[in-house]
Amino acid sequence: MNAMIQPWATKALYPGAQKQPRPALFQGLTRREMNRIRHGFCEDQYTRGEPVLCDPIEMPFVGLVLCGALREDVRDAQGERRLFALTFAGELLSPLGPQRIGGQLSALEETVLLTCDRTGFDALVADIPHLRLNLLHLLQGQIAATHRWQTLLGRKSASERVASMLAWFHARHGGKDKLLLPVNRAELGQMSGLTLETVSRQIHALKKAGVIAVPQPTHIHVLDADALHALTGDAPARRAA
Amino acid sequence: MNAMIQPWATKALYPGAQKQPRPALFQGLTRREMNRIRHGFCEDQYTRGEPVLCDPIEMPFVGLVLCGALREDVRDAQGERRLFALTFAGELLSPLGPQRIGGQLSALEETVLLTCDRTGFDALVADIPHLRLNLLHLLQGQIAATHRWQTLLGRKSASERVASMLAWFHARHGGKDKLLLPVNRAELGQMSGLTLETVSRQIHALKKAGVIAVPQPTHIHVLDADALHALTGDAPARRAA
DNA sequence: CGAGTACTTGAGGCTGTTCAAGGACTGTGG
DNA sequence: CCACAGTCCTTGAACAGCCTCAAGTACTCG
Repeated sequence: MNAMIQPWATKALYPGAQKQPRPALFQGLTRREMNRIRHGFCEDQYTRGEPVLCDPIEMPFVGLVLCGALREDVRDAQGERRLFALTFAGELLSPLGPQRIGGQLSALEETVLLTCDRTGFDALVADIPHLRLNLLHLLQGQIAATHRWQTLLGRKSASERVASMLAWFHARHGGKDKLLLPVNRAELGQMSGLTLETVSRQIHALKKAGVIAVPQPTHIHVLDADALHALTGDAPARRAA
Repeated sequence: MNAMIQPWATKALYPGAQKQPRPALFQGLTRREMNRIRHGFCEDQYTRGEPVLCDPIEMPFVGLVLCGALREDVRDAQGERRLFALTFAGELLSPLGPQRIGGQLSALEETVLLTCDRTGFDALVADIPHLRLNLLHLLQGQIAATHRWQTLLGRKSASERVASMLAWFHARHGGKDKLLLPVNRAELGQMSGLTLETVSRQIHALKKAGVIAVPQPTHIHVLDADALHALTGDAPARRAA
């Protein structure tokens, strides 16, 4: 990994990384505060497949994927490595992270990671109280995401699982119609608790239903986002009485 | 809920609550520090079935079950409430908690809950640095537990799920042979993604295998903890090469 | 004793897995 | 350019595991 001190200079280095909106962690901050942050965070660049080394002792307190994507593998009871989760641009690494449970982070593509240890973050928060609020909101989102996965694994059918995964990827990529799956069928199955054959069959079913188009196995076009969401098995967020 | 200022006075009030070891959150603290903590935390008592009210705005930053047990229910896509998790004595409430995702905490029995908001906890940590370390360790344990549930729901068979739940309850109760299930078969099924019939059949299978005895449906005697653990499908924690 | 709740047990069917074969795409070397 | 190997994906058939539905049992409470 290449530690790069020149802050945010990477934008120029990654023509593929189109202008991203400011990460949610930094929403609502003044230009002056952003400048303060540039010096408090550490920006690292990873190439495709490169592992993200995390010192388990001084794990980054907050890690933010600026662009690219990370995969998180865990080792199961048989000692096999399997895909556990994905982290896309703009998203936070799980704080206290997966490392402790035998997890392993690696880059799926050219990826820029912004990290900050706890003491550094504490110092920043002292100057920029809003930062803590942003972090709390993101942590809530992570907990909600964990809960969604738990529901998926515990109670959803195969078709709902595959529809959910695609819908989530779709939403996390800003709702763009064209979706490039960063993992193969076997890994989709590992995340969703299905076999690769079942994943394949369910994707085929979605294609036949006209909800998606699949020009190439890893290229998904979402043709009907509403229908896709309807097939996830998640009710349209109802207000409790 | 009855806010009680008199610190730790509850011990006398709950003859049933046999002398608990000091909670992990307070491990290694001096008597003086414990005294400091008594004034920083708020101790509340709940009766069986009583909901734990959490102001979503100022949610307790850390909540610790001193004695008793809590259940956490969530509302699924169909709007049905179902049991999601249990919190036993000595354990932490999930920080940032379940409230945000429509969860609802309530007491399973006579329960004493120790809470502290973020600002109060920050103040305590300033005096007692060790407290933060303890909290971090507990949070790690929570993340590990989440991962175990995810593995259970995603990849385990019915028999492994039931064995795992019993083994976890057993371990969380200090390995005592006699285990009193605080929930019925249907709720065990809700947690593990099984039907109540399947839970019943698997418990029966464990009984017939001589691993447990079931004098009453909610009374489980663990006769062979090693065999029970072997049936969870979790490998005997191997050291990675 | 009757009602209610929780648990058990059985039969049958559906869903997803397993196993096996074949197809599509990519890169390599002649 | 083609042949070839390798990887990933698709598709089919048979099976197994868990669910659904339906009785029937055990315990508690009035």
